[in-house]
Amino acid sequence: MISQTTKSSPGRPRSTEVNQAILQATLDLLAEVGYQGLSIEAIAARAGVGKTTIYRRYHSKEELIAEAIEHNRPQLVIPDTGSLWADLEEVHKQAAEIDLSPLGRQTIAMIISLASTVPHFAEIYWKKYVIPRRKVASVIFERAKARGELSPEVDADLICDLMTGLLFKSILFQPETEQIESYMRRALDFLLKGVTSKSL
Amino acid sequence: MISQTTKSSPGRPRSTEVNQAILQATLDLLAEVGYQGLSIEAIAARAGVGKTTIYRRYHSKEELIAEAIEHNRPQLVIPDTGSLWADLEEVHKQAAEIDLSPLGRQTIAMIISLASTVPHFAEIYWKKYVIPRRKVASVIFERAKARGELSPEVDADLICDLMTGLLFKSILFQPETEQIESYMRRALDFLLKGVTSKSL
DNA sequence: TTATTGTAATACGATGCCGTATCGTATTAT
DNA sequence: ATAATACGATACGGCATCGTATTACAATAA
Repeated sequence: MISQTTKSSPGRPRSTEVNQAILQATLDLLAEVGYQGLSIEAIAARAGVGKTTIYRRYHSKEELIAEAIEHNRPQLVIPDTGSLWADLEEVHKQAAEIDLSPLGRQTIAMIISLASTVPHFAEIYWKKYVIPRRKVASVIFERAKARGELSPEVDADLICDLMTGLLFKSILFQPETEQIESYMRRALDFLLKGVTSKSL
Repeated sequence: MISQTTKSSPGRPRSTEVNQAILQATLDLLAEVGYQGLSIEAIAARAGVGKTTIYRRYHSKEELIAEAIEHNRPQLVIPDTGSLWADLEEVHKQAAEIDLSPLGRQTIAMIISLASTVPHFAEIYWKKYVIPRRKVASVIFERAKARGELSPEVDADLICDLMTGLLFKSILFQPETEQIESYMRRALDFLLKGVTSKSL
């Protein structure tokens, strides 16, 4: 077994493989059965690990889940196509893929459901999802402003939130005929009509 | 006991009070413990009713919850203040109250969590929440257009969706209600800046 | 080597919920 | 009155999970 301990400590060090297996199993099961349906036993079975091994590392289900989410990093790649619209389209696609995946859905549902009772989850999600996302939007908008595509006083966060919110709502609840893609484009067109220097 | 049966049927008719109690208890508990944590026993206890009475009416938890949500009607009162801005502020306040309440949050979380496996819930939510909301927005915007406050080609559904989408996203990512309120206000201000004939 | 800790496997009692059945009572139509 | 149905209460066996404890073996640091 390949295990490393950077610093000394008496007995046998904890296995990195087991750590990974536990966290991965937690995420997998979270995606499948949701927060409430998550059981330590199932995680242990999925990870090929004894329950004891989990209980030794984490003192509560919340602690374990928090660590698993913290450990899982859905990276957003900042696009740089040279066009505001293309950049936004690309980043929205990425964000949608993350949020609408089984894991993304369950995570989000968990956050909403527990945010009032376990605020720590909301903090984690804020740190792991929202901040990077806004950062990306900010970069994209700054570039567009530098290119003169966008008025300098545009609130990037606001527009970003409006668009992602619409995207979210559309994909989740849209029983309508109009294609989401064109709807999004129409929305963005409307949003930027007053603040872009030239038509899209 | 006061119970009424409009038409004949041999034995003792089902109690309307019991119906109400069951559905109300279901909604209350849904708000408190969420979908997964919901147990028939707890509902029965809360409603002051035997488990059998519930099993006699509903064959599954899903059926019961669907009925409870269907039965619960968060009514939006269409304001008519004579001012577009005041109307929107009022209706936004109502919508936020519904969505940000414990029941609203749990309902939304439930929808997200189950949308892929129990799409019926998404339909109910669409019918009970989204459609009426769009209707209200439509009426308000039509009035504003008639008053000349608003450009006639403004898409009421789009703005409504943008706002509800933002509200939705805010609930997801930002659990503090107060910040959501003011943020929503700012968004509304931005959205209407370009399309209103006079400053707000 | 030797002591220490980690691990997997298993067992345990406790708890909570499930869905069903039964019972005695209450309510209604005929 | 009688039949039919609803009601609350209670009990049941079954199941899943909890969190802990015990065991026997593996890995590792001193």
